[in-house]
Amino acid sequence: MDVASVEGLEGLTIGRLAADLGISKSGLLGHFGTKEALQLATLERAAVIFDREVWRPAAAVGPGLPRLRAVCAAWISYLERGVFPGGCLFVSSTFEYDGRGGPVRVLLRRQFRAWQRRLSADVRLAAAEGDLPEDTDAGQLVFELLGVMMSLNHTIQLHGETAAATRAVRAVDRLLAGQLPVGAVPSGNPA
Amino acid sequence: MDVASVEGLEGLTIGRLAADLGISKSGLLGHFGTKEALQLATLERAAVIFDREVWRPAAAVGPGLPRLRAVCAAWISYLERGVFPGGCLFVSSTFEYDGRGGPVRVLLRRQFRAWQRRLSADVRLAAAEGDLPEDTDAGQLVFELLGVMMSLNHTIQLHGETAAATRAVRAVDRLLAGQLPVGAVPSGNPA
DNA sequence: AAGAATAGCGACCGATCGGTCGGACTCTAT
DNA sequence: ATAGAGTCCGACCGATCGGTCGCTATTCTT
Repeated sequence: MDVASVEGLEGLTIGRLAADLGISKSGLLGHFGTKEALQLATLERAAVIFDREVWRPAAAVGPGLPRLRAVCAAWISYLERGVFPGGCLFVSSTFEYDGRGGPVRVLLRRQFRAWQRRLSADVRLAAAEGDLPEDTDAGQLVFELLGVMMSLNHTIQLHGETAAATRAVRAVDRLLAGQLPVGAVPSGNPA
Repeated sequence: MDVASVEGLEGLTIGRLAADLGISKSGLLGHFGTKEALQLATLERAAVIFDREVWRPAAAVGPGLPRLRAVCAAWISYLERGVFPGGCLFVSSTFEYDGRGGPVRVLLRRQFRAWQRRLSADVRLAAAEGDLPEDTDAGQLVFELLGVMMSLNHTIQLHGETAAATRAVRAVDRLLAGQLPVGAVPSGNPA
């Protein structure tokens, strides 16, 4: 996962990975069979890490807006801390494979969809509870949240500006609170 | 550029490109010298295309907020029309090379910086003219605009949802108008 | 203790990678 | 007429790619 996040899923070559692990190529291939299977396994495992780093810290918080805030905070922290040295593996991978076919792209689609569904559910719940305007477009909000995280990932990885995390925090705060009726005070940390 | 936008700057192999062009490998390398020079030339040329597609259509509009709106509209259209078949070449390339060193990454950084400066200048102008709140953080706004475009690029390329362009339009409208004093009516197309 | 998986090895495969080299051809400036 | 620059070619280079094969050593099961 570390190699793939830096060099890309395609740059994760069998020979190099085997050398890094101190085993032979055939010894490595014996476990996965093909490179494609290795790539899929890498993504599956990365999903577990992502879940542990982003979802689980927020799972304890009550569903709806509070959990949404917690998830976004954990998400930003996950990017800020550089859990994967080359940035979020899913972000890297989606831009690497979005133009190709095959099982890797299919898996990426499923994973992104699942994540978006999770977020959408909390958005809808927050709207139903009155923490967000009741006409909130969940898809729209998730679309914009994802954009904030991609921009943050880009800023950290290309420009090395870890401090941009505060930008992401501000953007999230506005997205999750700015649609409240005017005069309402966001419950999160005000910018 | 077309090949690189789909396969990545690294997947733009000399042999394949030569075959696509109907010339020999050495004939192609005679023009560029090395693969890295070919990659740099690809990015330089893509910047010309991007400028033509996104900046020039808006250049005629007066500077400040109007031009900002025009640029964003052209930007969204550029992604929606699929000027590069694999999505924005700069978005693909930045996530491919952000974790590596070398001249390609350096060039990408320069190009992104230049683009952000251009946008920031219009944001500051808009703020000075009162079209945006005078305490507008230009860097913050550009950060969020970039995120919207990345999310749009992702949605179109991975999920094939060209209709997500309306999401981007809504997000941009809110970013460029939502910070106005309450009650003010955005001058753009209201959602 | 016998047998079956499992894990790992080194050697090897054809293909492709980026890149070099010497030569042939064309065009232009002198 | 000729020299030089530019363009392109086919042949070739070592390295690396993903992957296969036959073999051995270990471990687990019965």
